[in-house]
Amino acid sequence: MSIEKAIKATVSMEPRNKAVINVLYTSRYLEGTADHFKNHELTMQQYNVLRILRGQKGKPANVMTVQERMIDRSSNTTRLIDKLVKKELVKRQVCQQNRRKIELFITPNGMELLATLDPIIEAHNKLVTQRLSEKELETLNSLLDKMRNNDEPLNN
Amino acid sequence: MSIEKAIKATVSMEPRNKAVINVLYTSRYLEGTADHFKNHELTMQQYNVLRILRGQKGKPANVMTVQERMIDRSSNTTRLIDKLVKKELVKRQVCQQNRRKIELFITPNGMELLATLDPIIEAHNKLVTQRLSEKELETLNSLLDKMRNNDEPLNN
DNA sequence: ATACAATTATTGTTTATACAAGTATGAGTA
DNA sequence: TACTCATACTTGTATAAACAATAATTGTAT
Repeated sequence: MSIEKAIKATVSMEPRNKAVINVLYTSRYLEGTADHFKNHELTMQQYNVLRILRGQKGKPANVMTVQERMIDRSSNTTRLIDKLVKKELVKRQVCQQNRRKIELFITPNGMELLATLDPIIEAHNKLVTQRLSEKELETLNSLLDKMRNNDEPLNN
Repeated sequence: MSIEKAIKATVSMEPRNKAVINVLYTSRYLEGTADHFKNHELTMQQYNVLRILRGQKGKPANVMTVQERMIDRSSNTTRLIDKLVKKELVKRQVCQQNRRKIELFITPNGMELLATLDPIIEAHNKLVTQRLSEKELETLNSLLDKMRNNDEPLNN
């Protein structure tokens, strides 16, 4: 369904306005379909943090590092991590080299949970992208990447 | 910047997983750049509701109608509208034909605010899409539309 | 060494969101 | 009529997010 139909727009929209709304709307759509996290008592962000920590391959990550790599940069990473620590999915310890920093590790429990979730997420991503060919997916990626490339204006 | 660099991914990702994350990430990016709402004491959702009501061209909209047309379908449209009513941007009255329904109208105040915001939003949309040609914007729109078209599986 | 600024993380507070439960009205039917 | 079910919206409650303020530590300059 076109974005105009989806939001039942009463007037036809310019492609550039449509594109902005389309990204926002599709994102919400994707979030809405990702209900598998709920079944495992995790939020999408918490899952994201676990993935980041696993990606460290044993190397500790501090709070800032995690924040930088998050898809949805929460202003409140501390409390997000609190919850993961409470569930014993993440371990937290003060960095001895620089005691302002906190070293974060994924626990065996956390690794196990990710191992359970991975195939589910993979299958879900496959489902929500099933209509798009490999080539289309690459085009979509490059267009989105290009869209975000707005640090300075074009005409200079 | 590619999505992999943006989130500093440690392993290279398949296009389909990348695409899902890219949509989510770009959406957050766009929301993050839209700081003009704050200057006018509005949230993006509130703005969206005002636009919907203006689109009605005098015809009242009830809560359900608004909800269906929202980009970000809030589970809590009532309280969102509460705030707009309090700011006198929206008028609310019980529908006399069916008193379960509420008729919502944008007020002159609301129209005025939209008239102020419109060019700002327009300029912002132009800015965030400046790197994409008309053709690319259309491609992006059609790919996102296609992506969401997942009500039933492909192979049946 | 001391003062001052910068970095890193946490906390307080306000506001928003999700989801279930509740209330009021209307529609259908015996 | 009275009963039940559906519709349309609102409210309660628990959780999460935004944003500023605070605390602890470190870096730097005098």
